[in-house]
Amino acid sequence: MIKTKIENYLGKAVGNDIKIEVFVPENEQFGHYSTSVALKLAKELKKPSMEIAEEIKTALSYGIAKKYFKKIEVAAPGFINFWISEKVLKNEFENIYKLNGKWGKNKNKIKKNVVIDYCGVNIAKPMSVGHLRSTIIGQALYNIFKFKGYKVIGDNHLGDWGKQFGVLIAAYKEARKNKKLKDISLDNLMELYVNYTARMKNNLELGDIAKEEIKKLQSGDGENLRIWKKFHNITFKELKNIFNLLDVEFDYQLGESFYNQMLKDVVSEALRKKIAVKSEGAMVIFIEGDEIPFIIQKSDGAYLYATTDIATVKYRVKKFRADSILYVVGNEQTFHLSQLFNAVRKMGIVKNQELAHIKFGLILNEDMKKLSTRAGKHISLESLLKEAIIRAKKIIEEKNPNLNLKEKEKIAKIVGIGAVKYNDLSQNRQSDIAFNWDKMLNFEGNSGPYLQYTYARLKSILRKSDFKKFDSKYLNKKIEMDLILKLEEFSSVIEKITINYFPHYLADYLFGLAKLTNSFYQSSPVLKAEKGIKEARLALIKAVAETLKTGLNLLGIKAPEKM
RNA sequence: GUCCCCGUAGUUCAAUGGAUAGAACACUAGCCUUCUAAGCUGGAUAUCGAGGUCCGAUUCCUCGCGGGGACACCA
Repeated sequence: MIKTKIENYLGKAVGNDIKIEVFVPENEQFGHYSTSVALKLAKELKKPSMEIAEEIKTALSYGIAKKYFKKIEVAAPGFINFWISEKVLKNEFENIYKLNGKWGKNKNKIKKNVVIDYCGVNIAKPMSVGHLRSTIIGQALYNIFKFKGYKVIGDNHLGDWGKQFGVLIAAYKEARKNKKLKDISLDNLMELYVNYTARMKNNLELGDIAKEEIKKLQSGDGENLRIWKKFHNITFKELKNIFNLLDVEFDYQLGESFYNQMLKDVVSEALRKKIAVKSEGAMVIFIEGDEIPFIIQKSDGAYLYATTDIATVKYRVKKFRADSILYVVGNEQTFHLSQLFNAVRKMGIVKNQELAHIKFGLILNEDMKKLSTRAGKHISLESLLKEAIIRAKKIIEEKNPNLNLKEKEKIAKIVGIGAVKYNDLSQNRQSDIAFNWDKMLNFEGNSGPYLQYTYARLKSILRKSDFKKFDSKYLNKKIEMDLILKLEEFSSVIEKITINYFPHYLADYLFGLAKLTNSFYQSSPVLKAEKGIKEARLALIKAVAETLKTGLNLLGIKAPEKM
């Protein structure tokens, strides 16, 4: 990596243990790479930053470093700007080319177990667009960590044991009594749920029935358990389709019910360690600085999701030997998770392990109000994905009618889903997203299909010519050097994401790469270039194509050969 | 009321404390008998307000305004 190489050179030249950071400036008049290390040293050394910068520049103008750079400039108020020599760039390109899309991937395993908690759908409720974010952000992080050589465990923490099952079972039994049930689907269940909840407001008796049903379920009542399993099956049947469409996979799908047996011990452990106390009849853990305690057992003896969450952490640390647990969960759970993290540390369940809340914004209505599943106003994820595929198909029909039907369908799926995923992954996960069909299904400009289209066109060129060897000495245009520099960035972008957990850096990078590439082959013919140049350009295009494909796949997006 | 997050172009989004704040959409002027026009090349427009720290602030701190979220037995 050029960046680390410069950092090493600088480290030697500076001879100080200050953290050296090299970045790619936005404007190339400031070099291929740049550093502000002299500015940072100025205060410590009590010397003008320009003077320090000049000294560093001089130190780098001897020996091997001299050959590495084409030019080094010092710019006010103390930046040092680097231009890499073309020979180095060409060498670098040949290395990238040889790795054939695997570049940026760590060959060595990193001995760190990363557990990623994502998706977290609820049983007996249709998956909504809100779950989309967790699922695709989580999957992208999963892919990226794996690519970097970490041991990754993906766990879909299903919501399958909550209070809502009391309502669901009550509503189900009621409907069954009225013989309104035939083939029950997830939508039917949702209807029953919404209907029952609405009536509960004016009819307290219904609420009591629901409470009774949940108590029965949790104490192992046979019939309620059977009904609960039925809900499970109905949900999974539909989830399977969505997971297929989204191309997500989990190593584990341990729901809340899985931890049910452990809850009692969690509470007694907390009490034994004198972390939990009784307050207002409930068992709670007080967290310094929080007005409201973390409740782990209700006054009626029932456990809560807080209890389950503690059990889950414990399980992950013990069984998965987690060094790091990443919770890909919405912003609205910030308070709960910070309490959880504090609680498990207090209890000694977690010591040096990392617990991180990979938070993301809500998907809001156009009027910036929360999309609520409870109010029944949900937008089902499946309908969104299907709509995306339909729109993609229409465009394919228009743009590329010669493809056969099977191909069209396959591509429509790849492109439609890609558009939806990219739309999400290209944004900073922390901000709220205004739900907007046209934007989410955008097929132009900074979009998934734009990247896929670029890839397909590159592949189309590559299909038309085969080449065995190339010589990078034929790459001399400025845009070719720019492309090599851009390719070079890939691996540091991936690296960055394993530190800050922001997949949109990758999306942003890929868009930049695709844009530059489109611009390149618009102005520089590949197949019609003269011998020598042609092969070198084909190699360049191939490296870009492989990088695009790898990058898209890391985001969970497929790259079609044709579109 | 307390706490957390957010406020960037008409719209939707970028910007590890860095240099002239980037894109995309929309609008607009061009480019298909050269590799797929889902493309390429141009054009106009923005940091909520007031202070502060810093060589340098969209970013950090304080206050105000506006939006969202969470806040004892829901998940």
